[in-house]
Amino acid sequence: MTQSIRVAVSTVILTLRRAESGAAVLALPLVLRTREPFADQWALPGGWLTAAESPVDASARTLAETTGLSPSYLEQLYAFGAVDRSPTRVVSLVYWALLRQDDVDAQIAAHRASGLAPENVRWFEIDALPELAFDHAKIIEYALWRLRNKVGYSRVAHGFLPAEFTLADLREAYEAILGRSLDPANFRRQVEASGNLLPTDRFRTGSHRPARLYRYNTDVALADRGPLGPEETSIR
Amino acid sequence: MTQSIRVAVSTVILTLRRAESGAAVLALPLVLRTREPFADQWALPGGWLTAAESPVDASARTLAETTGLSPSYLEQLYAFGAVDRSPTRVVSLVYWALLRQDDVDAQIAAHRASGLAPENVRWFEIDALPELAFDHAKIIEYALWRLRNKVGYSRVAHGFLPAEFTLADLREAYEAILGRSLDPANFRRQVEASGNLLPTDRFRTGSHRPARLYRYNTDVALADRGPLGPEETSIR
DNA sequence: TCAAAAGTGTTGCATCTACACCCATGT
DNA sequence: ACATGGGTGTAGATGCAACACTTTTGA
Repeated sequence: MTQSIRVAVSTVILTLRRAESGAAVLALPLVLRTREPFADQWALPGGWLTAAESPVDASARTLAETTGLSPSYLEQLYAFGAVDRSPTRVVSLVYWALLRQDDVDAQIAAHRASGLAPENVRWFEIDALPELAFDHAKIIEYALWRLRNKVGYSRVAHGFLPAEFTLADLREAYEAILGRSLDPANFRRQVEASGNLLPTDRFRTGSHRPARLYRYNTDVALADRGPLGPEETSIR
Repeated sequence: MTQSIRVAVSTVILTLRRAESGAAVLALPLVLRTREPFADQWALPGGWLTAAESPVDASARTLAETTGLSPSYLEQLYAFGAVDRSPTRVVSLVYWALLRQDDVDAQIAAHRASGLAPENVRWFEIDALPELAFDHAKIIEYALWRLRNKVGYSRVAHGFLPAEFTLADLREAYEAILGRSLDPANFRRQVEASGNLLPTDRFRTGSHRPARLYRYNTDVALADRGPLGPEETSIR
């Protein structure tokens, strides 16, 4: 039996980047389509689901192909299957992923140095997205909504940061996600009380008073996924 | 291009029923499989996604075929696509739905009177589920987790109740979902402060002091779905 | 010594929780 | 009248937001 329905996997890949203003902003990579439909428009990275591959693996694979990186967080966003969302009938399983700021910076620098940057991949800041193919604009909007929700009750923001970071780094990530500033004093108490962080005995120096570096408490889950096992999620 | 991946839609259909003990318990309908794989085992209602139908419509349709009813709440749960979850490669788009207690009671009574109840459909209480086909036990567990989470920050519990209800009715629904008893006084204040309820000038009489009947405030969304439009959800 | 970020203390307000208490009705 | 659930009041605990304040460094 053939249904003439094809299954695609796409991924909203998010990271933090330092904007020219100096503030941290959310950014994501898009791929320039070379074929119809929507040729020459930007779209989410993705591809067809193959028979031998699970959706979450397919998402991680296209993420690696697009960015050369592996995600620090990867979770299913939604399955989009409206009849009219594509000229042919396509069900898209969409995932969202977080990448560490320093990983992305290193990878982009390596690409620049080698001149081997993928030709049709470009990073866009979240406030300056181009016109998007299919319903991808709506999908990104939904991914941001989920991220902003989830940051309130889980540790997802840590997915943007390197292994060791200051409380100011973490607060900056929260502020970029939520789009508003947070009280440093209250932020410190909340995050310390959560038990998610382990203080190290190292400090970041360089400007003014040194700030203590923290690392994740790996005993605490990055995000509560409920009864869904780790095979449905990827956390590094 | 044929992927040899088929797309199915299944639905976790939940309602409240009065158990023999008199307490309200969650219950759901299951379908006895007649074909391999998993012949003679119970499974979630569902079927193949057809080319002309959106997933949410397919879910509502199989729900109607199984129960003769339309849901008061219907939302996507998750897309399951692990390679080994079925002998052939199947991606299942799973939805979860809420039915009104009184609708279900009426429909079951009608079936009993006419003798036309669907032969291979049976309702099970959540604490007494049979062995289930595929990964459906895990799916139901996840649906219950979502329901219990969502009841904390949205009005979904109202999906179980008729148009007019007492605060004790609503509290009983919450207690059945959460599996613990709630303080009537504090429950009243919380739900009144939420602005979700409109008091009517009618009362339910019959035992002791009459209780005021309330109705939903339809200006308030049943559950915050974020940027996903109503075409991805069905609310009655 | 001064600016600026790190980090601590304190106060007030809103919310939750437990439980005492009053109210209205059928039996 | 009384048992029972409907409905109100209130004191203590907890959590959060605002902001004053101290500490530590680089310049």
